[in-house]
Amino acid sequence: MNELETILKEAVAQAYEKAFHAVIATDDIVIEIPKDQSHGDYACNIAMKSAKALHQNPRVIAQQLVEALDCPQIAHCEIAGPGFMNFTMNKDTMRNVIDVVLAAGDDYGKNDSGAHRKVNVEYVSANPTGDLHLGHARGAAWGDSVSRIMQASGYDVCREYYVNDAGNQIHTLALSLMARYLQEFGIEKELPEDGYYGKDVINIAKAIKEQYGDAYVKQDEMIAYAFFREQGIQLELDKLRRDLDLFRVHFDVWSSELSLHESGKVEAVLEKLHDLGHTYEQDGALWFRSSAFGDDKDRVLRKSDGSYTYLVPDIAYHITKFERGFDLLVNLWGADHHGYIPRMKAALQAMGKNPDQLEVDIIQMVRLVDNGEEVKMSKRTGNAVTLRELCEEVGVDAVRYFFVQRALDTHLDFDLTLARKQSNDNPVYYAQYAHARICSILRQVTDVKSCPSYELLEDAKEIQLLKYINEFPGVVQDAAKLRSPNKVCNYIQKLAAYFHSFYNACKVIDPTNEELSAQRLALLKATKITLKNALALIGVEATEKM
RNA sequence: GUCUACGUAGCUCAGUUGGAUAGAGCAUGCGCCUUCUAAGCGCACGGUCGGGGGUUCGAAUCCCUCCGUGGACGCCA
Repeated sequence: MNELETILKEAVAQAYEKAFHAVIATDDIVIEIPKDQSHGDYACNIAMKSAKALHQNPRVIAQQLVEALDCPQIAHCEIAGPGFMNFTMNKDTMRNVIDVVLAAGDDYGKNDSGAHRKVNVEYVSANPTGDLHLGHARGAAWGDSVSRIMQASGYDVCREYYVNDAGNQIHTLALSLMARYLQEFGIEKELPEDGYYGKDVINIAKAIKEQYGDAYVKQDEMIAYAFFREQGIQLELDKLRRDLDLFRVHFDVWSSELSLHESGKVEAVLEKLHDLGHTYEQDGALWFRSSAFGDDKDRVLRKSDGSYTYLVPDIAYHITKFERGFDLLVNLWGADHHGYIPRMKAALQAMGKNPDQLEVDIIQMVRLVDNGEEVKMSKRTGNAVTLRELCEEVGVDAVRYFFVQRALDTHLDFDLTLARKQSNDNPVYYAQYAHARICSILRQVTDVKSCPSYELLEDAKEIQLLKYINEFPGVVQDAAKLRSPNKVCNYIQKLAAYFHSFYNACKVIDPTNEELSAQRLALLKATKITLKNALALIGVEATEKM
């Protein structure tokens, strides 16, 4: 919501009270920009909404509201269609946005709708057993953008990565790494059946060979295993951090599963669930009565061989998040984990926490498409396309933009053929080009200042651009609330389109009209600031030259 | 089979507390550079919003049902 919409809402609310002697909440009043420009600058549908309650024809209600309306920013108001009120604003009011943007600069778009609520956003959290693939890339781009947007909206955001450094998969990693290491010395050694066949494990084996030579070829197997286990985690994590860094994704907290075991927090969960009477023994295993908390069946906590299922440390982990005092926990999970939500919430509730504080956003699958055909990725052959390769091939900006422009719940096809082209088919170039074009014009002048008046900005394209710049803070707020960075992408595309359209219609620097030039330059700078701030929210560079 | 998402133009997709004639990009066709970046702009073409029923002043949006697609249904993580 921007300033003008707030003003309009309040004006409508006052008119409503005056005309009908009834109070209406400003939150119930919807102000929107009509698709059709001939319907004015803003429209309100409150007359139709309240037709039932007031037992009157919507057009009659609208008429009474218009008569009661008292707002200096409104030039005039028309009643249209079934009962819409179409507002046309004073042009000077609309033009004010230029000075607002120039004064705010990098802060334009920021808002305090988050009210300093403490939010934990956990994303990626890929096991340190391989390279990041397309699904992780989508999660990384999305989670990072959501964090940026929420931060800009006044939330207190903590970005977190949960490292599964304790489960079976780490055992398998150690064995895989050991085998690759021995292979480096020409020793025939099979990887385990479900081993990790990726290039990354081979590279790590090489690095270990580089540093330690053949010291672990004839080493005692137990000692060697411990060594490869520890080194594997460390080197895999180092690589993950480097790749994410390249992708402009950074975390505030890296949580370790192993440390939860070592500190006794995992054990404590089991004890507490037992003490509360939410567990029972059956077939030699210990079960959690999760069906009592909305799950469709009960879950095993401790297997008959005495080891824990993944659920136990996961509960312990989420409890630590509660202990750290977050108001909201946001998790980004792959679609293959969506069935896991009810049992996690059940566990939190059983542990005495409010499960509604946990909100899980599901990332739909990404398919890799090349030459019109799906590329099947095989864990066995390790042929999956990695995040790093993707960034090197098409650039970080394009990859980030690609993953964030679509809603999270759509199945996404990543078209490699298209991405490889590195051409203007990619929407990110369209927005970056707009920014570069603006920079090119601004380079021709020494300084752009706020103007005493913007009355010469009268072209329809200028007004359209102005109006849309004015929308930005509302878009950011909306994107934060719905955790939908794609809304920002849509905004960027439209803002760029309005700019390009304006550019073609109006010559910015007009030597014959200094005053008009100054006003247009100010509009241009406001556009540049808005565009740059919007791109920053999704971690994309605002290019100065192309 | 059960659960859970999704289905909008030839293709990829916007469209959120239900609003006015359903929108972009790509592709196709036609225009626009002696003028600030043509990676651009303008115009045209393109639709049973998966099918059917319901709710109401009004439905792509909400409800039911059917069809199709993905995913999940483990003492794996």
